[in-house]
Order: sequence, then structure tokens, then C-alpha cells
Amino acid sequence: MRTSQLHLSTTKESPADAEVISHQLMLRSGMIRRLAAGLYTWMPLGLRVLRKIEKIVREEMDAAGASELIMPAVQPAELWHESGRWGQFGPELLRLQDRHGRDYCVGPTHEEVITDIARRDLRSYKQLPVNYYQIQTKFRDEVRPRFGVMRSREFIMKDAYSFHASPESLQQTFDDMHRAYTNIFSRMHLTFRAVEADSGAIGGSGSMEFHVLAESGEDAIAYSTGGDYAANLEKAEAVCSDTLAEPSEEMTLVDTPDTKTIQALVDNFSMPVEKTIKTLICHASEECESDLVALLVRGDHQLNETKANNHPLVASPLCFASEEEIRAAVGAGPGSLGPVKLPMPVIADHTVAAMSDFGAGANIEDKHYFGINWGRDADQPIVADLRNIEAGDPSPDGKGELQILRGIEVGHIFQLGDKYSQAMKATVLDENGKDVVMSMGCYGIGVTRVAAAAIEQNNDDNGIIWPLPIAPFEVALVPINMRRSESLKEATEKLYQQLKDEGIDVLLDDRESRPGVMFADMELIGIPMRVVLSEKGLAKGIAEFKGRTDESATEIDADNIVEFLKSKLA
RNA sequence: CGGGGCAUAGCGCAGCCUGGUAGCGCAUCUGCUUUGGGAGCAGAGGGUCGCAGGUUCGAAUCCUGCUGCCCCGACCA
Repeated sequence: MRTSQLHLSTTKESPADAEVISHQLMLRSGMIRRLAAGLYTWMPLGLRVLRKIEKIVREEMDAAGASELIMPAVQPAELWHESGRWGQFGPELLRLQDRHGRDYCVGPTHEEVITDIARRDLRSYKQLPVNYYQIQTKFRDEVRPRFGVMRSREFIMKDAYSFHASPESLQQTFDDMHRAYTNIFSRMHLTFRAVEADSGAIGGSGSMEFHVLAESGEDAIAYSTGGDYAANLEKAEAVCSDTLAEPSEEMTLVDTPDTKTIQALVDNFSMPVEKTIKTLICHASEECESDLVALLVRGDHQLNETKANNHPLVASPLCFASEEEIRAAVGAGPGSLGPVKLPMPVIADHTVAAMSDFGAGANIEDKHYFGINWGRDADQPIVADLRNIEAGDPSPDGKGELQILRGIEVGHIFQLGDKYSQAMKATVLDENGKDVVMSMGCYGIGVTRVAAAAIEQNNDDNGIIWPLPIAPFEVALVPINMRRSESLKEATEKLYQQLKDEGIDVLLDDRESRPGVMFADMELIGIPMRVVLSEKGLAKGIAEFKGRTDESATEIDADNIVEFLKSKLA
């Protein structure tokens, strides 16, 4: 490819509304153009990256025994009614009607369609397991699209769905996909982690997310310094090694005016923060006899809302009580709450349950109790894991401690179980001729997000640094002042042809701009290798090579450029 | 959906407070010079100042409404 054909259009300045580095660099390098909120055109340069990502994904999915198909982007509402998701999905689902007034949606995901395929086509356990995948445009009407292509409304996803006659078979395909994903992101030279994840509303037993590590990542992930344990922060298990000490103080009621926060309690009464607790009141679930429940975490700990949400006594979705509701139930407001004589069930984090002689609100305005002890002063609480882990906490697998990194979720693999197959009656006959509901797994990769994540992880002041396997071009060929030298022009064209013949992905910068412009552009768009040809150099029999991350260029034999590059690319 | 901000040339911005001929840098086009790290000089083109009302002799500027976009929170590949 030649730059003159590529319609390369780069800018020095980035648009004011681009916040993250990948978004800025994708716009500056001309990879993408915005059409409307969350809608982007992939320009020729960007599309080359997408195609390379897709190719790797296809190869690994095929190798793992999955087979590609393609489903309609527009789906009839009936299927979503069957699965129950037409009502559940909310405004994120883009709904539309055809000329007859029939309801449709633009697919945000394809469980319903694939399950419909499976129940029509699969009759016998002998046909299982199967794993179908597609690479296709999805639409989710995100509340807040942002960061360019990282969280857009329209995006390209590789989604795969597997069907099984037994949980063991599902587990095996799940493990195969885990391996395939590891291969995929490894082949792209990305630094990533596979982490345990909350399966959320989708349910099912196993759920792993694949995160590309980057400072700007939206997710926090916890990993063990000593073992293999890694989990999304919302899922990471907090272990408490503290043991409950005997009471050593009497409980006392203390006047605490203007002390509404943990910080004020610590500052005004010299109380160690480890001796304080936060009392959070939220709505209770149906199975709780009370309307409200209290959640307790230590003063310096953070409530983990996913864990709270998953507790059987807590209403889902999690909803904190208003100040009015709290006053009506307790008689005191936020800032004066605590477990002593609290008229509702109390769920305490493990750490809180192991505390003695601690301080908390007295449920009387502007008063706290100090020296509280469980059993003696307050009823024994229900104990649960409620808090976010913190860096330095012991790892749940007992190996080393936990540290926290930020990550961008690029893949997610699920064991769905029979959620959809049950609702949509997708069954096969087993060995005994009996109908059995198939088990399902689903496996997604955000193809467009991978491109953004790769940039987020690999860039410098000059621009993008593409990992070689997903770079739009492998080599930039830059002739200096080509129009002034016929011999240079000939040598450049000859080399360009040779490189193409060798199957090397080369971009010839034939713009005849000043060298600085060409260098800057080739670095901005992130081409991993650069070869510079000049009349002076050729006269001496040399060319110049520079890797994108090299400090400076090195001279190479002009007669041996093709071999040199082949060895670099091998 | 709640909270905050922005809207002036393709991009980045000034002008608005205090109403009076719409400007700067980058990019684009022409010419000359230059040519190994985003060239210099001279010239040129390009904007119903987001939209609709209102106030006024006169509105980018003041007032009202709308729309679009961005940022912060709950969702997700």
C-alpha cells in the first residue's frame, strides 16, 4: 500500500472531546471518525487493524473446534419474549417496528437466536457438543458511550455459543475457550490477565473475564503475588484472619456533636479507624421479614456493592435507604447509626464480626457508643463478605497477598447452564431416548475494544506503538527526497515490489513530503519498523532501519534489506 | 436517568463581561525559495457564530426555549 492510496489524514492536535489516549491517537492517526455519539466509521487504516485482530480470533476459534456462522443483526421480539428478556433488558435494547407494526430489536447479543437455531437443528446427544461463533456488529444503547471505540454503542463482537448434553462437556468447552482466549491475546502481544468475575444477572456457575492491563482501565482487578488467584475487584474474596478478642472495655455512651463521618470520629476522639464501623442501610429483599437491612463494614473499608447485591437478604438491585426512611425506622439519621439495638437485621463483614471494643453510632442523634462488643452489647450479626479487598490483603488461595491493577475487559466467558435452553425448550434426546435440556456456554470478545485497549497499553509521546501481529502495516518504507533522484526512485520502487512479493505488509510513503513529516506520521500511526532510503545512503550501499521503540536508527546493507526484514519478522 | 460543562472555518481556540465591518494558529490551494525530524516568505479560498424565538436602530455578544456533544455516578465486549 502507498500512503497516496491510503488517504492518510493525520493531525497534530487531538479533538477537545477525546479524553483517553487511545481515543486521541485513533482520531489523530485517522483510524476512526465519529458519526454521532457512540457511532464510529472505521477508516481504511483502522480497518486493517480490525481485520488482523479478526484473523487471529478466527484462527484460534477454528483451532478450538468452533465453527463460524452469521446471524441476523435484527431479531424478532417473539424470541426475546420467550427468554423473558424483552421485559428485562430495558432501554439499552434498541427496539424498532417494521411496516406491519411488528416488534424487533437490533441484537445486543445473540443467545435467543442461537438457542432457536439449536432447538430446531439439534435432535440427539450424539450431535453434541457444538460451538458456534460469529464476528458481527452489535448495538447496545449505552447510557453513556465514552472513550471513543472503547465503549461505543455500535461495536464489533466475536460471540460464541456452545451446547452440551452434560455439565462435564460444558466445563471442557469452557476450558478450551479459556485456552483459546489465552492464545488469542498472547498472539496479539498484549499484557492481560484472566480473572474470576461475578456472573451477575446472567447466572451460571463459571465466569471469567480477560482484561488487558492499562492504567486507564475502567475495572479494578485483584491478583495474588504468590499464586494464580486473580479476580475482578467486585468478585475478589476478602479473607479475615483476625480472631475475636475478649471484651476489655465497658460500653459507654458518648456525646459526639458534629461527628457525622468516620474521619470526624477519628479526628475528634483519637479513635483508631480500625475500631470504627460504617453502618449502611439499604432495602431488604422479599425473603427478609424487615423492609430494611443494615450492612456493616470497618471504617476504613469500602462496601462492595456487587457482594451486597448478591446477598439473599438484600434487595436486588441494591438500593440504599433514603434519610427519611432511615429516620422513620431508627429515629436517628446517617452519621449516628450503629448495630446496638438496631431494629432490623444486621449483616456484618467478616472483619467487623471479629472486632471488639469498637465504636459506632448509638442510633441516637449526635451520640456514639464506644467499647461495643458483640453478644454483650449488640446481637450477634449475620456474617458475610461485604467489602472490597485492599492491596496487601492475604490472597484467598493462601499464597501471597493481593495487589490491585486496572484493566480493560476485552473478553468474557460464561457457563450459562440451562437459563436460555430451559426457557426456550432447547432439548435433545439422550441415550435413553428421553428429552434433556441442553447446557450452554457463551464466550465474547470485544473486537473493536481490543484495538483501543492495545493502544491504551502501547503508546508513547510520538503516538501508537502497535504490537507487530495487529499493526496496520509491518514496515514503513520512507524514501528521502525521492523526486530529486531518479536512481532513488527506482531503488525504492524495486524494494517496495520485493517486499510485497515476500508477503511483507509494507507501506510506501510516496508523498514526497519533507522527511520530518513522514517520520512523524509513520510513528503516529504506529508502524513497528521503518526503513529509510536516501540517495546518499544508496551511494554508500546502506539503508537505515529503526524499530518503533528503538532509540536511534542503525545502518544496514542496502543489498540485504529483504533478508534483514524477514529475519526481524520471523 | 441524576449532577456539571461546552457549542464561533476541517481541527484547536480567542472575541461575549461592556451589543456596532467575525479573528488567530494548524490544515487546504497558488507561487517562489527550501529539503534527514511536523520549513520560510508572499498571496488565496473557506464560517447563515448549533437551532428557534425575543429585546434592540443594530445581536456571535443580552433574555427564553430547544437540540447536540463532552465530563462525573449506577451498566457492559
